[in-house]
Amino acid sequence: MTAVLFALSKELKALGVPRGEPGFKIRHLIKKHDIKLFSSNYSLYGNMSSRVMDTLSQFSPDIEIYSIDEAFLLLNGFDYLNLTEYCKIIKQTVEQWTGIPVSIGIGPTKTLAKVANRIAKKYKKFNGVFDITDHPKIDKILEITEVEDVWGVGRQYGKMLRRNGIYNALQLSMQPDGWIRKSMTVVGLKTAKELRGISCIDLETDIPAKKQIVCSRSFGKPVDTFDEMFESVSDYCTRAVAKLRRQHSVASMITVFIGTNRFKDEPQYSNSATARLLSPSAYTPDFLVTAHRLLKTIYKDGYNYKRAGVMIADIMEEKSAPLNIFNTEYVGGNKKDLMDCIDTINTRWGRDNISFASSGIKKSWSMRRELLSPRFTTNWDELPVAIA
DNA sequence: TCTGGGGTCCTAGGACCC
DNA sequence: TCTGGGGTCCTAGGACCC
Repeated sequence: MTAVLFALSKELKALGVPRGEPGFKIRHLIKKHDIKLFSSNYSLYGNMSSRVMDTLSQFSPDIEIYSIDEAFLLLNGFDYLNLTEYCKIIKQTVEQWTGIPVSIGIGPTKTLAKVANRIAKKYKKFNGVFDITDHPKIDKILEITEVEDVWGVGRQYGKMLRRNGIYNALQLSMQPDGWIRKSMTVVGLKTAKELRGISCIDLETDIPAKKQIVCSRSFGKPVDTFDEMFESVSDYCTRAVAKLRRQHSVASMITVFIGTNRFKDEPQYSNSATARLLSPSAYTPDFLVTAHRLLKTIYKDGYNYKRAGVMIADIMEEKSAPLNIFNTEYVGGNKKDLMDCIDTINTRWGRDNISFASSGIKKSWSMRRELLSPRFTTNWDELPVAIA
């Protein structure tokens, strides 16, 4: 079992299991409490997520889909309603239409809404909805919110703040601006102001194009041959460029990185190399050729590699890509037509229906997903069956 | 002995998020 | 045996320009 736990049920959290814990470390708990582990199932989660988000969109014209399981809704102009009651209807509707339970926090800023959401989730008596706006006990609520539970305060800042005697959200909100700015940059200052009820982090309603695209994986088994490494890097590169095309962008920088298993007591090596393309492109072979060249410069024999990845950067919109004198343009030629054709086929008939030979066929190095749950909503063969 | 000032761009590193 | 993957933003410092 190679699993790392990164989504935990509240029962598992109650047992004190931290996020990011490797599965093998809690083997005793798994046995004792009959815990079920599942490999990540992106097609199921992605599909259920968009069902939830579609439902939420019915309740406000302004919605920011923040992550696969979180969204911000702007309720300005809804003041004539009792917001708590309104959000109870939202919660109920999501549950009824998708089967997914949600909790909702209401606040004058995103950061306070996140605080409110923690309260909604934590205390049963609120039935999953809590409004912190103009709450008479707002100071008390901030006081019982540990400082590292504030959105924007992670482990490092958490440690630093505690060293300085700041243990909770209330204390953080009361620090002088100058000090916060100096020790946590303007990002931290925004967080503190948001805790005071001053909105500094805007709602982002349209999905911004990615500025960098990474595709990297840990191998299912150690890789110690150039050929296998070559295949895996080709595979990640192909996926990254496909993502690039999906957002109608082109890019001109590529980085390849490889590394050994840092947890193992054996010779360690990691390295990366970056190159620039002649002109911005989204043509997979342009990137593959460069990736192969880069890999040759960093690959060293004699190591057990655990990880490899490809990063694409210097991304711009396809339509604003400049022309150049080498006549290597992606847009307006056969290159784009060919890619469009491949993408269409792979969308229609499944990923990797057409792939590049350099990615290999067997993919012996790829990650195993032994505990995969069925793709209930996205695959005909795995639909749930009702038995009468 | 004296050695400008202001601006931009790029990169690496460090923080954060889920 | 076994330790994830994919993003963002900010800052400091160096290179370079006039």
